[in-house]
This record gives sequence, structure tokens and C-alpha cells, in this order.
Amino acid sequence: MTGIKKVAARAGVSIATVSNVINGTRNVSEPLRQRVLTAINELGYQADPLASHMKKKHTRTIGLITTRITSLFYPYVIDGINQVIETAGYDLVLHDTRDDPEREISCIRRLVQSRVSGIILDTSHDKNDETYFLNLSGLSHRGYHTPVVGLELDLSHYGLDSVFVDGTEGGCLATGHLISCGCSRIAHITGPLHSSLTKDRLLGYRRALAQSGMTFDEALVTAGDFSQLSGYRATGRLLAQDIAFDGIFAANDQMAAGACHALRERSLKIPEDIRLVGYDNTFVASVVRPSISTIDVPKTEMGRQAAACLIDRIEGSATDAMPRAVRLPASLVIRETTRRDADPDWALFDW
Amino acid sequence: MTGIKKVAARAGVSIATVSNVINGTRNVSEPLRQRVLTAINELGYQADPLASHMKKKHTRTIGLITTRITSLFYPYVIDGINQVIETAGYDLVLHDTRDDPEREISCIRRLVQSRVSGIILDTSHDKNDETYFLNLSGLSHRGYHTPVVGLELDLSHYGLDSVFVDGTEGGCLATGHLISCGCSRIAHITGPLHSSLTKDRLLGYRRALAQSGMTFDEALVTAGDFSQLSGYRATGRLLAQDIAFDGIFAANDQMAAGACHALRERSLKIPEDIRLVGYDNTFVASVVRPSISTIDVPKTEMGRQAAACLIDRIEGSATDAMPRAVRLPASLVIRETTRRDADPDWALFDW
DNA sequence: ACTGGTTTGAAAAACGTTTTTCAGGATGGT
DNA sequence: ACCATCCTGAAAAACGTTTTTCAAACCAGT
Repeated sequence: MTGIKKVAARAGVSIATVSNVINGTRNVSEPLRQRVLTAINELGYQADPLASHMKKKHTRTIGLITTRITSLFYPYVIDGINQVIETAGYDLVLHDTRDDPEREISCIRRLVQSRVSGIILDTSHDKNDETYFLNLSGLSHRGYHTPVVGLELDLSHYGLDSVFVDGTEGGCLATGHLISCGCSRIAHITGPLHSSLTKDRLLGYRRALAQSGMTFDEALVTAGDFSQLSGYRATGRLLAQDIAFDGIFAANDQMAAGACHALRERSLKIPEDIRLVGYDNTFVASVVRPSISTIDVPKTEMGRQAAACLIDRIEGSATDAMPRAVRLPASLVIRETTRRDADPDWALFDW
Repeated sequence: MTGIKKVAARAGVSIATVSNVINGTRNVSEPLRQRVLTAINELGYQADPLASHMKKKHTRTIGLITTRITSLFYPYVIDGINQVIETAGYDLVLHDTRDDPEREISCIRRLVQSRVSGIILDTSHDKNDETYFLNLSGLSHRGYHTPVVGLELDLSHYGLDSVFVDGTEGGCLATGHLISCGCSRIAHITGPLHSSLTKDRLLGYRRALAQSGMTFDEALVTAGDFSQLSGYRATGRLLAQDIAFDGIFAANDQMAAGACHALRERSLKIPEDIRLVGYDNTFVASVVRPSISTIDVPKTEMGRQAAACLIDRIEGSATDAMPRAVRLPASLVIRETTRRDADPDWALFDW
């Protein structure tokens, strides 16, 4: 028993007073406070988190739900989350859904039951699934409400804090860049069609075309699944059609890399014959040659913001404040697939 | 109060009996058992983990300590860990040390205090730091012993279960492959010199040379820091020396990618002029062209084994059994940097 | 039938905190 | 001086389980 009782005994006070000193729950007169504090120091006492959690009804832990941990996206997000929660004294518990909406539900149930203080959710449900998300805003278990912040998608209209990059804007930026490079026929390799991320980027692609008065050609749009291989195959399909094009916007970097290889196999020159833009600015885009122009999404910052937002919600008295929508900017990273003499920018990543 | 009391009341038994039914702690006569079970089902009762943890003295959570979460190594390890702990009903909490031994200590302290059931540790301490590791085998807090399994390094002689790939064997394999490709002067780009991983791979390099009767030339060994950029620069240094060589063994894939770019800038042909082998078989090695021959370490399997081992230690009665040393095999993956016509093997990763 | 041991169930203690309740003492306004 | 109010500290309740303790019931062997 290294517990609070020993401290109380040593300081000659009641355990309630010790607890009050530690948590600042109530005023304790200065002399007594000092006695308690020194007793704590001398004994090197630290409250048992387990007992504390039991009373407080949550575990000072935040849950992160990812769709596929092996994607190149999350490690940076996690890094950002860590930066924030470390100083705030929270722990991070990880759950991966492997892109399975069912599993997502069970992960959430489990997290709520184990009383995490809050959840950061990268959902694989369609962003129009109203009932699902409305449910999420009212998550609670035995009286403790579990706040959720959405990652990558704007779910604020469902009452959920959200941290995201506008995919439409990003898609528009990417396509616009190709246009401004002089491309006149631009193909688009999408992600899996059910994904909301895919839809947004496609929308951006169409918007950019429209803004430049270019016509949308269904034949130039083909679906991948975010894998390198799918990008390779999609490019093969595009080339097999005998419809000319001089630019490709791939919905992520890995598919862009696959496209790159496919083009090279046909001895097409990048960027001279065909220009290429990816999405996400992951490691892939900078390691490959030619390095891939892409849309940067601030992964680390997203992690930081999501964590900060969540902790605010957990600790802040503003429990009924409006849901926050933290919209982070997409930005264009120009590399060799759109400009021959682009800086290879080795140092962009801290590898 | 959705608690155990309600269940007991409904089944007309004491709460102790309910607890015994749930945990199988004691024999309960069949009729009573059934009554309790149906009461549980009807109420949809689930024991509150927090209260349970408090009594049991641990949280059914395992802690993973990584050295740098943004490396391409961990996501697969995590995937493997998840596969095992999900079915066993454990949660995963993540801590990253950013390669700082001090931070590692505080992470461990924190995990132990928060009463994780066990820890998987990828240490950044030197593997000869005897006092440190011996301490780790006796980790405990308020009577609960926290088992630790080492990842990547064999720490079994310190009493710690370990899951690892023998870096010496890997280094030997890589170098041997270059030799068997006909290379006669082989350079080595190491990782940071303090790292035990670095030392092992270097040792393997020397062993392979010795086995083939080749002399070790200090001038052909230069240090990097596992980053792409460092591989690029290291290669520059090697080339600037005016000492001929026809093969490079880089201690990881990212440095190999950097080397690749440096060689290409000087119009050296890979693999014709210089052959190249990396280490780890990460995504980098397969996405780059030419694709990089490398040493595969079974990341997912390592995660699985580490988790399984830890859970055994936590739950098994074999608490005093000998520390296990799970030595996983390194294997050679031949790609274009050592054989021109190698299969580009798109499908190796599930991206 | 009686004894000694084994099952089985309920009652109560324990886990280590936080929170509520209660009371004594100080404070301040009339 | 007196009453009401506020502050401070201790005692006790509470959190929801698991574990220990105790007693009754049952069984087998004499």
C-alpha cells in the first residue's frame, strides 16, 4: 500500500485533503498544502491511474481509428497527435478497420466501452450516411459522453468536430496545375468509387475543367483502388483506348507511381509527352524519379489539430459549443512530373 | 446503475455468483449458471472494464514503443500485432521515442504506471547496456509485474523475450549476394554508428567478405543515418575517393534509394556498372526504378510473434519459463539493382 | 447416524481513489 | 454579542468490480 493513505498519514491530514491538493478540487490552506506536497515528494507518491479512472469515468486515453494503418498517410498523423497528447498527459490507443465499415462500428463500440476519453475517427462510411454520423455525436456509455472528431472528412454538420482538407479544392488545384502547364486533355484515375475522398477529388477535377471551359470526357476517367498496381493498370486502360491525352491526375501518389511506370514502359516521356500529378504528398512522390508533383495535405498538422480539438472538447467547459470544422489548406507541390527542372527536394522529408 | 447488481437481482443470486459465472472463477451449479447467463443476455450486461482493471491490477492493454513511427517499418509490425491482440481482446497503445533513450525511459515508466499488461519494446539503447536491460526484466509497479518483449534485437540473455531477425545474417546475405553477382569491391553505407542494428549489419558485411576471402577496406565503409539524403551523400563521398568499387550494400532501403539517385546523376548504370542491395524490404525498394534488391525482414510476422509471445507471458502460468528468443529468418529479395531482368513484382505489397 | 471433507452460495471486505456530507471555527454585518 | 455565512478539514460514502470469508448443504466412508 504505497497509496494515498500513507501520504495522508505522513502529512497528518485526511486522504480527502491529499486528493484535494493533488487535483486542486477545493481550497486547502497554504500550510497544510505545503505539508501534503512535501509528504508526496518524500514518498514519491503518484496516484494510481486505475482507481482514478474508475471514479472519473474515463481513462485519459484517446482512440484513433484508421482505415488502413499501412498507408503512408497515418504515421505522420500519429506523429502530430503524439506531439499534442504527450504534453497533455494522454495516451493513444490504435484501432484499424481495414476499410471495413462493420469493423469500424465494433471498434467504436469497444473504445466507448473501454472508456477512452475521446475518439479521432477516419471513417470508411459514406459521408452521407446521416443516421450513422448523427449517432456518433451522441456516443455515451454509463453516463460518460465520448466525443468524436472526424478526420479527413467534414462531418461538422452532423455535430462532429472535424479536421480535414477539402478534397474538391485539392482536386481542383491538381487539375488546374496541369491545365496551367498547357495540358489540354487530362485523364483522371480515381480511388475506389464508394469512397468519399474519391468523390471529392473527382468533383474538383470536373470543376477545374469547367472553370477553364474544357469539356468533361467520361472516357478519360477510370477507377483505381489507391494501390500502385491499380494505377499501373488504369493507365494501361487509358492508353489502350486510343484517345489522346497529355495529362493525368491520379487520386493518390501510389497510383501516380504506378502510372509513371506504365508510361515509361511505353517510352512516353514525363513530363514532355504526358504530365502527371498525384495526391497526398507521401514519401512515394519524393523518392521516385521523376519525382511526382502532388497535392500536399498537412498530415502532421492534421494530427495536431485533431488531438487539440478533441482535448478541448474533453476538458473544455464548452461542451455544448458549436462543432468545429478545421479546414486545412491543400497546397501544390511541383516536382519533375510536371516541370522537368523542378527541385528534387531531398530534404522535404525527415527520413 | 446497469451494473452487476442488477444482473444479480434479476437472476436472484448474489453478485459474487454473477462474477464467478462471467470469469469462470469458481464452479457454479448448472441451473444457477443458466439463470445468470440469461439474465446477462436479457440485460445486455457487460462488466465495466475500469472497475475490473482496478481489481485485476492491469488493463488488458499492450504498449508498443517505437523509435520513429514515421519509418516504413512499423505500420506492418502494428498490423501484425493487431491481428493477434484483436482476437485476444487486448488494446494497443502507442508511444514513440524519436530515437531518444531518455524518452524511452520515461515512456516505459509511464506505461508501467498506467498498468499496461505488457510492453513490446524497440529499444534505442545500446544492446550492451546490461544494467538497463536487466532492470527491464524486473519491471513492476505496486505488485504487478510488467513483462517486456524486445523487438528487432535479441535481448533474451537479459531475461527478456525477444523477436528479431539476425542482422548479421542479413548483412551477410546481402553482401554475399553481391559477391555471387560478381562484385569484387563492395562498399557499405551504414546506419548511425551508435545503433546496434548498424553494428550487426556491418558485422555481416565483414563476415561475408571474409568468407569469400576478400579483404576488408575501411575506405569503402561510410556512415549514413538511415535517411535517403544520407545515402545520397554517402555515395557521393564514396565516388569522390577515386577508389573503384562495383557494389554497394546500404543498411536500409531508403539510403539505397539515395545511393541510386547519386549513381544515376553520374550516369553510372545499375546494375551493369554498380550493383546495389538495400535492407528491410520496405515500400521504397519496390516502388523505385530500378527496383531495389533488398533483405526482407518479415515485419508483419514479427508483430504477430511479439504479440503472441507477450500474451503468453501475461496469461500463461509459465511466468518463470526461460525467456524466448524468436529468431526470424532474413531472406533475400532480388530485384533490378542486382539483376537487370528481375521481376518488378508489383504485387508484393498490398497497396 | 456420525464425522470429515468438499461443494456451493451469499455476505462482506477489498481495491485506491474521488466526491459528498457534516461539523467546527472563523468572519462579517447588524 | 449574535446570527448567518463562508471556509476548511475530517469522516464516510461511493465507484463497480473481484476476492475472501463464512456457513450451510451435501457426500462418502465408517
